Amino acid sequence: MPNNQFKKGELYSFITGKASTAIARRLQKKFNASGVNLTIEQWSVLYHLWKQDGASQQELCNASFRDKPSITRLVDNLEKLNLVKRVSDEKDRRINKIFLTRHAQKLQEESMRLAEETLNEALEGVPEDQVELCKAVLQQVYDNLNGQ
Amino acid sequence: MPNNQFKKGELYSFITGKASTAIARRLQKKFNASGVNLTIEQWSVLYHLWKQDGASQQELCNASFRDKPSITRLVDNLEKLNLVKRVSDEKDRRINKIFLTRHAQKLQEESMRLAEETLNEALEGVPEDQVELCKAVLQQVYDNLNGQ
DNA sequence: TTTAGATAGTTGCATAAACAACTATATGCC
DNA sequence: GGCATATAGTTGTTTATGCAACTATCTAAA
Repeated sequence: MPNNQFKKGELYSFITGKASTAIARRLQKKFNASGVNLTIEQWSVLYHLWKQDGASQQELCNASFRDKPSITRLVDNLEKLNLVKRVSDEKDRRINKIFLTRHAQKLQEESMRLAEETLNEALEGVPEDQVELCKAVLQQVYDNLNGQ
Repeated sequence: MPNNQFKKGELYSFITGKASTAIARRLQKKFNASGVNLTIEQWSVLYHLWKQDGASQQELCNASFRDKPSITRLVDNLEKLNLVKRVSDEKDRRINKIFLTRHAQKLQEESMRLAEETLNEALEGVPEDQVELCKAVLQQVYDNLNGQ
């Protein structure tokens, strides 16, 4: 018998992630208000490219927990917005490497500032050790469901 | 200066909710494998109707943290699947009350069992007090962003 | 009682996710 | 070399979200 038998009335928000969707909506509003013309999903792809410019689409899949079709279309849209460019790998022509344009580089500072601001608002009044514990629990949840 | 200044490398999974999406995906797979022919979103609407049959669309909006168009279309789809029925309120004809069909009532037990099973798998190895603390933090996050 | 404003719900449009089926290229084995 | 298989990416279809603009109905105030 599992130890963590859930009280029924609390299933819902755990499954639907109301906290993370609230964070995402708040950040989206900040983007809109600041003229950062990005969806959160587009931003999350750029986020990985800012860490590793030239990543392949497959690497973006792994980093962003999305499947290939999702990344194909996000890269499509980012390309339309002139934020990234597909460059076919010379050694393995199956691979597209995705490179940031100058325009995308300019968005990094402002959008990251807004993201940190959002998180600070979200976590206001929550002691740091509780934040850490919460992150650890969520990581464990992820590992439990994907590790095997 | 806020106390919770986030380490930059950790912004991502908090905003994109990788834990809750992992839970939702696992539950969806269980639904598919068990012949429960529902999307997680449809299930989340039924979930509230099982608690309060005859709720209005507006009440479903509030309970499920969705906007009106989302609920309109989810109810459209649930109606197509013969799982709910719109009934116009007699006293206030702006209001649609949503009622479960017998078919939907039959889905409750099995789908809730699968949802609890999923959460138990997700939380395996996480002590109960840490689960409680994590839920409290996520609730606080939600309140911080929506309360005011 | 008429009219302004609020509330409930719908529709159109753009973006995104999940899944299956597909193409193109590379690798490994005979 | 040639074929089976694996890997990288694309396309089609269905479902869902967010926003703005819309219709219908109700309420309150002049």
